[in-house]
Amino acid sequence: MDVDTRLLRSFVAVAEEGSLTRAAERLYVSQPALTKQIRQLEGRLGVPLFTRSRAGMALTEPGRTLAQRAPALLAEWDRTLRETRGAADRAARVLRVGFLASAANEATSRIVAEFGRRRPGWRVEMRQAAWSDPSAGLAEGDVDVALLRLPFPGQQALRVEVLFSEDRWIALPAGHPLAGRELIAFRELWDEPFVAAPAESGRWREYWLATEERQGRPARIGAVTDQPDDWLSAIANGYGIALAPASAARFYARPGIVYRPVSGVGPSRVGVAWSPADDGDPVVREFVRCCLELGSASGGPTA
Amino acid sequence: MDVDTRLLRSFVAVAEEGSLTRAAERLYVSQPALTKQIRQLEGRLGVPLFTRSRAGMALTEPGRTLAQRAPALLAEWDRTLRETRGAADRAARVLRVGFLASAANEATSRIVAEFGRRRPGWRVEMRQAAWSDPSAGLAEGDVDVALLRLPFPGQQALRVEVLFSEDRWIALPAGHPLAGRELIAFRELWDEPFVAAPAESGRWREYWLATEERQGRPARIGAVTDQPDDWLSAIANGYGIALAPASAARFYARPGIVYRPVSGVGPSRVGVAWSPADDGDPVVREFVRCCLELGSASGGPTA
DNA sequence: CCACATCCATGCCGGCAGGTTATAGAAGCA
DNA sequence: TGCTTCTATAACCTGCCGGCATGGATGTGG
Repeated sequence: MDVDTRLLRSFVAVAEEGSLTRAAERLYVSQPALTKQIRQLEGRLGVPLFTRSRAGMALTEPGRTLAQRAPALLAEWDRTLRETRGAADRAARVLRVGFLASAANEATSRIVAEFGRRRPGWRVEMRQAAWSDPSAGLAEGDVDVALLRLPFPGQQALRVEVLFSEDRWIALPAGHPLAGRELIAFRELWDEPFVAAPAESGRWREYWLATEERQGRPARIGAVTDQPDDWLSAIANGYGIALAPASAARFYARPGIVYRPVSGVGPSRVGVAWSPADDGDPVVREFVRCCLELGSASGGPTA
Repeated sequence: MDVDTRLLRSFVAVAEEGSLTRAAERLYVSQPALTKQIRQLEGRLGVPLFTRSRAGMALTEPGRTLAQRAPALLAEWDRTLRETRGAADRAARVLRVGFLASAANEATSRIVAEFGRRRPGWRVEMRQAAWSDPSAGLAEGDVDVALLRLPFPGQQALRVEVLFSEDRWIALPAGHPLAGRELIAFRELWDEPFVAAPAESGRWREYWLATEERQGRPARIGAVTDQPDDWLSAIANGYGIALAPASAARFYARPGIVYRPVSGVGPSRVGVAWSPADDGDPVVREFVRCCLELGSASGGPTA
């Protein structure tokens, strides 16, 4: 008996939501389509999985059995998929490098160039990650190496080398009262609304809200964004302000936004990370070596 | 990324056969259909899985990765499917009973009737199994209890109670030289071609070929059959002869076939079996109790 | 008591995926 | 050269699947 994993995912969604309608919008399909999918699954298995009622969809006994095992099956499939794709990239001599925003700043291109020199025949595939995953795809196995900002959740399970540090500045809308000041004390910003990363990014989000430097006062969230472009728009539109690496002033300059130095918050560290499983991979090691040689102490614009 | 398990099964078949053409006939689809399936799988994953050549299909490196994990995934899915269906039957108060050929002979109907009396609301679903699975679906989890012939492969992993024993006779085509004899010594039959069960049935097949009673002389196989009907036809058509329980003379009487007592082979034992996992299941225990009370020492027609 | 909101189910239609047969193309082999 | 044995392609057809609009059941509030 065969099933599309899609049906299983739909089933899990309906089981979790307890409602076709809600599950349908979560899955971005119409409710009738989901109705059909679930009925088809039940038909294929020859088993009633839900009892329908005005209140929604409740799992039957066999439904619970399936709901218990399906998530593990799907996770196992996703894992297999990642490994297969990883094997394909390795076979094609492609090194997948995840990065966030400006990666290792000006050093990035030098690192990639040097790697290309040392490993002819290999190609670097740079993949920009959204802020909802501060490990830049490394935790999920989507990339082999990542250039990212420390600290980030899941860091302990990975190998990390620090490349350089840079001060954190504040990004303000041009019309902001403090936009003209040369240096701003962070405590003056405690009550400002901030543009934050999505909640999934956990510790990383907290770091960029500088929760530790607020002495317990909660941060106000004015907007949530997942990528630099939305972030810039949110700030320019006045939804909030945000801490940013000093280099953002170079990489993300934009009319309507000014960057100013801030006192009272620690610096941001940029690191290179990889999976312990790849400790023995000579290509990964080579890339890391390039990072350490060309990225260390060279985060600034001048060298 | 979603996939139909069907595609995975096709992939595994092609990987194992090393050829689209051969895999296609094994899967009972046309070769172009398989071609499309594999190409679709490759397209979906974005990964080349095979290298094509005149000699056939050879796995690529990522193909090997997938081929390594896919079988376990499919097995896990099949397992989930069985458990879900099992839960459905239990919820619907259906006891699934597997059996082979004549099950426990005349006792069968008494057992089922008594169980129905003791467990009103429950229904017994009798499932006849093919000889390729002498555990009658129990090993695969397709049934809750099984009435079968001992010994069978996988027996050690299950709970088994013996119900009764009966002599083994020989089934001969009516025109056979020995068809008129009252009693036949098994050694006279050593060189006859036998109608055997499929090879998958292992030890069970050997038992019905009476390998142990042949003193090392190999059995000649005249035909292989998977179910009583084919078996009867094969014997009637003269492809071979076969040992059978004495009760077959009652249950499988047919023009053109005669059953005769044989000396020099041990009897056949009929047993009831269930999974150790169901040791605590009161319904299964009840059914087994019915078997023991109504099946023991009552295999014959008169008692 | 009626109108409304909230679920899930159904009917209809359009698009496409997947199967079959027939055939082409490449490559070893006698 | 002709035959065999692979896989790929073409043409066709069926049936599934998704979306929209709507229906039916059921609880809720004015």
